[in-house]
Amino acid sequence: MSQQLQNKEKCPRCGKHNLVTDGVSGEIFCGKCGFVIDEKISDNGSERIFSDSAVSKSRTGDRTSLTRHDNGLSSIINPINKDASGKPLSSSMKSSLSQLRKLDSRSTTHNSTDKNLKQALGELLKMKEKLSLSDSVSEKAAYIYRKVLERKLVRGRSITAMIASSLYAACRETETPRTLKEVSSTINVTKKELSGCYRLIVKELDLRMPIINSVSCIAKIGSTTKLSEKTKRYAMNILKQAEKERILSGKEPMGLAASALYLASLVTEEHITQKTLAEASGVTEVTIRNRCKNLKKFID
DNA sequence: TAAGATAAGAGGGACAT
DNA sequence: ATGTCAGTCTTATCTTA
Repeated sequence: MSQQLQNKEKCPRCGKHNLVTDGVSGEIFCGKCGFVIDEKISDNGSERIFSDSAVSKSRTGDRTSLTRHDNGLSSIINPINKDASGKPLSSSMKSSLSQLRKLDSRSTTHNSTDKNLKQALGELLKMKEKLSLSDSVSEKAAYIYRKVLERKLVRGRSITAMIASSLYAACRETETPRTLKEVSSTINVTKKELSGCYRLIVKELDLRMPIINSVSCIAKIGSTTKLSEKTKRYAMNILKQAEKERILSGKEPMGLAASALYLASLVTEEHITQKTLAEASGVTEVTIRNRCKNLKKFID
């Protein structure tokens, strides 16, 4: 894996045509004097930002990401015992290099916090896929989890539950409609554990969560049940009116949205059962009925 | 068969002790 | 820290149209 690619350009320090790219770390350096020209080349093409400036070429590495345990910025000490020109190292050099590697790995991945982070972020990516969430949500989740680690809140709790709660918190913060139930069942963490950790995170990090918008819930349920635009719009009107009367607080947004859709479907004569809506929204039929009682007076 | 009613039980927030 | 209380939601079962 450590093949070293010849590079045609000149070294800016010694002027020799001896530049090499390290296959492992991606660094470009001079094979004669060891001067490092550029680090972390992701591809050799130029990254054109302005269409009219053909002259300016920029080379960048991967963008940094909070979902990488080292933010994607670590450097690697090449594990192959060859020098820059490909010759084997002397034995004294070999032993001091191996000491350096040991120190390096201790300082980077082997302390417990970092190990924890690495594992958690691995799980985060899997969860993100399962719940089909966007990058921005998982970035936010990673940010929250780093804070959680800083505050040492994971002590005595499962990493999976904590990272799942961070993800749920990120959903709430970005107003991405995912219920506690959905998250807990797809990830195999009990609802109790998940909500406990979630509350802890919100409290300790002093997060201000936006009240989850029942209108976005309407959009979600409406699309899974394939209801007409007309019905959805009607349901939104019902909720808007109910909001003015302040009877919405403390009620589950999903339940409210489902009930509003049910009432709206009665008006538009688009027949949908409570059962279907209950399944799509993740609340029970009984809850829908109870919410209906409150919302009924808002049908004109 | 869908919808409504009722009861028992769980879990969490507010508040007092 | 622990207990109580009102309010919410769920599950289960029965009735009604």
